[in-house]
Amino acid sequence: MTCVTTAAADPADEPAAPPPAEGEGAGEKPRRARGEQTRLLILETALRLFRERGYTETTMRAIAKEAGVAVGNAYYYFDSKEHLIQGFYDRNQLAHRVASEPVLANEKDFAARLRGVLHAGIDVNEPYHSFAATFFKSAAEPSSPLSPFSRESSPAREAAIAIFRDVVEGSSAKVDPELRKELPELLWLSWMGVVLFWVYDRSPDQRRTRRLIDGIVPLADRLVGLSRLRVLRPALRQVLALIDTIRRD
Amino acid sequence: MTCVTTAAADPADEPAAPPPAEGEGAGEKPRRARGEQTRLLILETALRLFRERGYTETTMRAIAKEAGVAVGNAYYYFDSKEHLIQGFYDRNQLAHRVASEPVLANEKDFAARLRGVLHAGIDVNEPYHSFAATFFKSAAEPSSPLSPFSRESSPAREAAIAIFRDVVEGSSAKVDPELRKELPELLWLSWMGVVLFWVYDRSPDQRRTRRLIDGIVPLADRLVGLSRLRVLRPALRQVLALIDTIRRD
DNA sequence: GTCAACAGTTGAACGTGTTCAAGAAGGGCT
DNA sequence: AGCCCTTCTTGAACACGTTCAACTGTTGAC
Repeated sequence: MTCVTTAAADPADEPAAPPPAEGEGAGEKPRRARGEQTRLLILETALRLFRERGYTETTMRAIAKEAGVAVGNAYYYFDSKEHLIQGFYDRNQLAHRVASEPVLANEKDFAARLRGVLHAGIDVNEPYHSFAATFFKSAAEPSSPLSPFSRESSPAREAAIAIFRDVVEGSSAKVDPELRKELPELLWLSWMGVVLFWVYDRSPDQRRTRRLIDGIVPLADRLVGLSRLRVLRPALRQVLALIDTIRRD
Repeated sequence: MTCVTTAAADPADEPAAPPPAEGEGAGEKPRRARGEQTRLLILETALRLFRERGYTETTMRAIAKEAGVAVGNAYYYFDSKEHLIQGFYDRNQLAHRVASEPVLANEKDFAARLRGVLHAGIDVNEPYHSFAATFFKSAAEPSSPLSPFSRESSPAREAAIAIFRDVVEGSSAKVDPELRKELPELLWLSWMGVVLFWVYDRSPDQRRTRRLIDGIVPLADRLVGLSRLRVLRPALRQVLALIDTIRRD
């Protein structure tokens, strides 16, 4: 009961649950949703506190208290404190997609598309910069499910690569066909590099990251254009062969 | 007194301290070294336990107990558990230098020099792979003193870059003069990338990392050679300009 | 010799993430 | 109704990294 009332009182701004049309004790709502509701309540509370106080400063006890549940309850739904971040992960991934939509719909030039997507990614993440830097260490641990290369992150990763596939395929750029296949993943990898840079970027408003993007995009554009040059054919082949070698276990 | 007897009773296998020729109260040894001795004892014990049990599995209490001191004493010499890793850092840096010496002394070819240095780096770190993966997360946090980009790591970083400067300057390769200045740092950055890959590498004996090196070296060699090509001049300029932009705050 | 200053050392205590045995709350049977 | 089974919830308890006020031994000045 406590849970229900608290959940109703909580102004969760993104209700992924069915419309909570609750009268009093009217038990018409699907009972199965109870668990999911608590899960969401805990997640929302956690992310809010992370944003407000930072990751390390937010204790599991504080999350539980604020959500009106016992601390053990949070561990019933999330394996660890770090696992709470996966929610943040997924949500921002989606936001990146949405924010990229306009430029992907209206722009045909490869460089412009890429630039738009990269800046959109930073835009979306900007509010979380300080907290992202703290939680980033979790993502860096190879065994962590939060690692961008981990199996658990696979869906989010694929979704991210899909954005860059869109960048390539919707563009008017003429790309070497062999490179074209690999390009989305390479661009995603570059994006990871940009994020890495961004996390470390202490300049006001992360201006250096913006400049990095503005510098890297025409460079990538030029390299992609150059990819069809005859002199560079062997080098390109070498790169593609290396990628292939690395990929197969 | 407790400390002295306990320390003496402890079979520290790596005594970097002067010969402990203690009769009774024979106070001939430099009193100042007392602190340094304890510090070293704690560090050695910690690194040994890290190697034996792994980083997270080794508790500060275990380190203190094994070293025969109180847990608070470890914190007198090291600000945190993470700071103990800095010792590991410095030591392996030196080992990398030493392991690179032969190839740097005998080889003139750029690719061979680079390849030798990279493989030497992996050789040196290989025994610590499992533990490095765990402690890597500490290094990933931007605010951490362990970050390779942090101020505290500056000496180790400079030393590492110096190795790659040696790679470039001692080689017979003809390099674009503008690129030559930046190349050591770029190579170090690539090395960081290789290390990142290595940390994530779960293949037996980290064979994929070895293959990555073998693939990346001829590629870098070719690119460096290409750097003097006229067609690529603007692209190179663009890269150098970008680096310059990024570097100044 | 006395005393003050100081580096070195101690272990109890704090707050943290996490675990776990115990219990509550229904839902589906007879 | 009574009963069992699953899902959910609880909060005390654990081990950990870290802090801190108190203590010890040594040095140097008078």
